[in-house]
Amino acid sequence: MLRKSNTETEAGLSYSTKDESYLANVALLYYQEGLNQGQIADRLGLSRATIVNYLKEGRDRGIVDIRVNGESLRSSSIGQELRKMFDLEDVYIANSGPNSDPSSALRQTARVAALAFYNIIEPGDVIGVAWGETIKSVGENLPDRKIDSTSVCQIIGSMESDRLLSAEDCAIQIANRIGAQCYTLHSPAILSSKPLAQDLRQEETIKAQLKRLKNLNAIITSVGDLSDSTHILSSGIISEKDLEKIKDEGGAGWLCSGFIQADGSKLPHQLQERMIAIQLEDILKTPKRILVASGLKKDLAVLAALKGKFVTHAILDYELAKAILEKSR
Amino acid sequence: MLRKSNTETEAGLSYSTKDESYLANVALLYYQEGLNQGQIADRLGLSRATIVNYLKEGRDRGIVDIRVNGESLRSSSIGQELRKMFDLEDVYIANSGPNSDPSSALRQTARVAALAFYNIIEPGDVIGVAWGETIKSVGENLPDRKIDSTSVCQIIGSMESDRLLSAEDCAIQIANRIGAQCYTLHSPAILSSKPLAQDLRQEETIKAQLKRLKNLNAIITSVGDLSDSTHILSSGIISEKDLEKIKDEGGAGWLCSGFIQADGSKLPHQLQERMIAIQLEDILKTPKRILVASGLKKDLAVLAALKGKFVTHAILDYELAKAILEKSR
DNA sequence: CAACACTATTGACAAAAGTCAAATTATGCT
DNA sequence: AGCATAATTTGACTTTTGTCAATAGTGTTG
Repeated sequence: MLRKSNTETEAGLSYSTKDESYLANVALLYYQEGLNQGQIADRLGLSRATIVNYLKEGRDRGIVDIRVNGESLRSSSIGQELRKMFDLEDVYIANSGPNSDPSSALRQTARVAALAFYNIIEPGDVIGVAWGETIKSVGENLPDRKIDSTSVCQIIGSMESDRLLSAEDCAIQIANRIGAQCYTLHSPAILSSKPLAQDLRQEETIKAQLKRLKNLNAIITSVGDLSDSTHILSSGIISEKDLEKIKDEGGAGWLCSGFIQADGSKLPHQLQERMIAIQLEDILKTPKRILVASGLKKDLAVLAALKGKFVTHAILDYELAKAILEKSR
Repeated sequence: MLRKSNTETEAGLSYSTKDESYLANVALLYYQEGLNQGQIADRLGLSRATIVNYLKEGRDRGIVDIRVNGESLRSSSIGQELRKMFDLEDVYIANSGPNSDPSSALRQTARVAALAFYNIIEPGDVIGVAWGETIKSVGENLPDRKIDSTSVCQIIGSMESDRLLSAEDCAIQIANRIGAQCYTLHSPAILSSKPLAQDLRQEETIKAQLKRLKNLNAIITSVGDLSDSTHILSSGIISEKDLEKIKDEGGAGWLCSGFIQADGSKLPHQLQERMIAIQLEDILKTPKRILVASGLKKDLAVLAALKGKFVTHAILDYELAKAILEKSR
């Protein structure tokens, strides 16, 4: 129909692809006027199947944008309880249902976190970004929406990991999505010896970055549990033997660059001196501290992080949130 | 009601209630994760019908927001042609199909205009708003999205009309939707005598408003045709006899407060001196001049307005745009 | 101008979504 | 507690939407 009239007008004017405007009009009739595909097909003199295709193309090309309001994710009753209990600014609960597998629960949590992120981060923020499966997934689920004059800093050195393409990737992707300046840490997370770590910290690029980490506005991180499938083990930050020892000493979780005990206090460990990462103390100095976690295994670790005041904004999955609430009563 | 969640902050909280967060999570699973209703129902242990209800409630309560990108409405080939031909900034083409009745074509045009409006208007703009069926419909289709520190001025005095609740309503509604300060014109559009009109123009409130109309940033208006169903006739601005005379004298259309000829030049008329409205000259001084029109009957009137440079941004329906394009070759 | 490589469109069928009255469950009131 | 009332959920059914292989249209090339 439209196609025909284009050739009718014969004024050279080639179709600039399938007229976006036409797709948008079909989308309006469908999504706003509330006509069904059959009615639209009749009006435009096309088959219904064509309308299906147009609508799909409209969605694919971003002409139609379906978004879920992040604000509404805050008002969960269980979240409110946690918020009061730990004096948090906000808690967002992701709910993918009890019958969903862990990986899709993680994805749902990341999606919720992505929306929450836009509520929490403001123009001008300097955002510290950790790495791990969870944070990676948050990055993947961030919409492409710019936030003015933000920057993103990688807060832990990189490590190879079987679950992650590359550690820097987390920071880079988040920066790309929100249009932020991106500062990565050009160093392994952990070095083989203390002197080497000390030398490296004096390197100009590293030094500058570590300095930046003392003045962040926001941090987004997950938390590591101490099970044998934890990523600090698989990425080689720590050995199995060390992990056992940490557990014996009362370790409850791993947060960015250090172990914490069940009450939230720092568990000193000599690993510290070989690491290139933000200090736990500096996390506490950062005003907005976003924790994203999914999966029941992380209950103790998250609880420890909450008790230690390492968190101001939490994004948790429903099962995890419920478990934490029960444990802390 | 679902406000139940507030009351039970202490109980065992066996399952999450139907709070906003829950609805949002279901919406995420559906619209972003791409699960179908059955899959979501299985996961959550509910019936599919319940998921249908949740999704509907999510949409109704604005947790899910489906919007069509206004930008894409510009790229219509026929619109591009018009744009070049009349040296316009932008042309948006509404397309409700050749088989749709005039009133739904008007609605579709208004919807497109509403989206275009948000592309055109910027924070701080002072917007002149005419009145009529078309503009009324634009107002109704504007989403509730604020534009900072804008104001809206009614540019033609009010008249009773069978098709319109009230003339001021156009300006008021648009102002409400975009959160603008609203200045209405407390006067009839046309008075019975010249001296009365002159006196009224000296009234403080009227005078102030007329002065404002000399420094608008934008105007949104439609254009009146000279058929016997034209609104200037039905609202009593002009008599049938006068209309005949205007047509004999070469009138092609009615624009806000004056008649224009087919070549776009002003057609002087003694009506002018009895009217309380913006001057045609002041329209030309306004940088953004948005014209919205739908229906083949308006072809000559719109063409005249285009030729007279009364328009920088046009929103037209497809049939009308095509007719104009053909007439002007 | 026939053969080719496209893309756009369609009809027929399968899958998913919407509806609604009935059943279930919570809530309010004496 | 016991009953009335209102809200929520559901099963069975209808309508709408999605899919996909077949077809029609368009432009290009030897």
